[in-house]
Amino acid sequence: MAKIQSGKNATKKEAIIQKAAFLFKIKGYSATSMRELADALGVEAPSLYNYIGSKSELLQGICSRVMGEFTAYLDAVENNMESDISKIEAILRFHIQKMLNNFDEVFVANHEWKHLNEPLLSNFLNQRRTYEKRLMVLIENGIEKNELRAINPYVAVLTILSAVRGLEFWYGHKRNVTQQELENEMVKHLLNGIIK
Amino acid sequence: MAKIQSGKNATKKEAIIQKAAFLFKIKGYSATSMRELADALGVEAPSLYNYIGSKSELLQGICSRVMGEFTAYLDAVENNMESDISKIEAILRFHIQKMLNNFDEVFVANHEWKHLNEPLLSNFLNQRRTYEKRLMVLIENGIEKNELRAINPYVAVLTILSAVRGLEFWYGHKRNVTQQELENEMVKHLLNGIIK
DNA sequence: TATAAAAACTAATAAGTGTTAGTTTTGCAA
DNA sequence: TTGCAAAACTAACACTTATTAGTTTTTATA
Repeated sequence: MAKIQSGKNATKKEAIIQKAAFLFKIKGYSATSMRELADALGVEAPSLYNYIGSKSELLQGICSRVMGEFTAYLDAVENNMESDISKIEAILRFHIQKMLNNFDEVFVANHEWKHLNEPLLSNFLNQRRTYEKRLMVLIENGIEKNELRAINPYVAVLTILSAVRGLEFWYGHKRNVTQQELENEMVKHLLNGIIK
Repeated sequence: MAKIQSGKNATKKEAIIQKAAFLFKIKGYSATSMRELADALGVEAPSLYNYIGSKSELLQGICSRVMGEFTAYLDAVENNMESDISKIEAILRFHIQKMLNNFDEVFVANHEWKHLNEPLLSNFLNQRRTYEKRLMVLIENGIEKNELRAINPYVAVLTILSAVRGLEFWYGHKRNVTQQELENEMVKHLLNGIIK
């Protein structure tokens, strides 16, 4: 009957992943059925299996891609920027932008990772912990160089990452603030809190 | 066979709610079955229905209780404290403490509210929006009285609430920071970012 | 136009879902 | 010890779940 429309997406598999991210965001992974996903794509559920291996593979794809993008950016920043403060600011801005421009996928990676199967679950958590540690090192260096207040690096990383994650609330009821304003305000609030 | 142990909880219904909050936190609402919940209480699933009306009633109970506690505290603070900054600090500390002392329930209210049925879903979201607005008023007043920087009140509220919510990560791998230290550090980071 | 592959379909399976009905067991009060 | 209510049980229902097998339709190429 209907055909899966890939639209601007390169492949049909990609179209399925995008729609899955959208539904997982709204209903959650467990509460989203393959029939619903197929329905949203104008197709019967078994047809999906011509493109994907399983439901959990969809979640895996989303989570590992998001994680990969953040890690890649951190690699780039660590190698190509000078001061620690500017590194932290760049990463903070990247997080905000990712959150607002790839909302569905980032949201799913943030909220639904617990439904990953082992060993991918452990893998995901390990990568996240490693990422946090690398951010902590940046904060520690900033303190050593006397550019930052003598704060607890872990608490600072936690506070910053969590505040960014909270943008999911903003995303819903876009207020009288532009994305650019929001980004600047947030950077100010979070950096003023730690810069000396 | 086994009897539902109410333990330190007043009623058996309360014991069921507590265990439900624990499981909903770990597995999510949709992925938690009544059979699993019963199992965790050492009982068969149908026995639960001697105490509760339905699975969704459990979620409702958790969400509305948490919401009620936060609202009640805000009422008290608004009526009994002087400066806006001290009001904001008190609320911030209350959030942190609630998060750490009633972790399961707060976590569930934060994450699983989307599975509430109408009209309770709308109700919950309305209450949350109202709560946010009341916090924004505190920030606005602080700015007017020249105690706070000229920030966007909505962004500030968003940043603060989200940062607190992020304590769910801390809760897992308790580091070499005491709860009191954490609270103080976080208050410092978030208030220094906005105080003039 | 014939052919082969891609991509959709229908039907079915085995397992799991919340919940109800009806029954048995338990524990306390008379 | 009897009687009664509270609280557990077993069995079952009506649905939904992800997924597979097998078949038909569509599409593009030769």
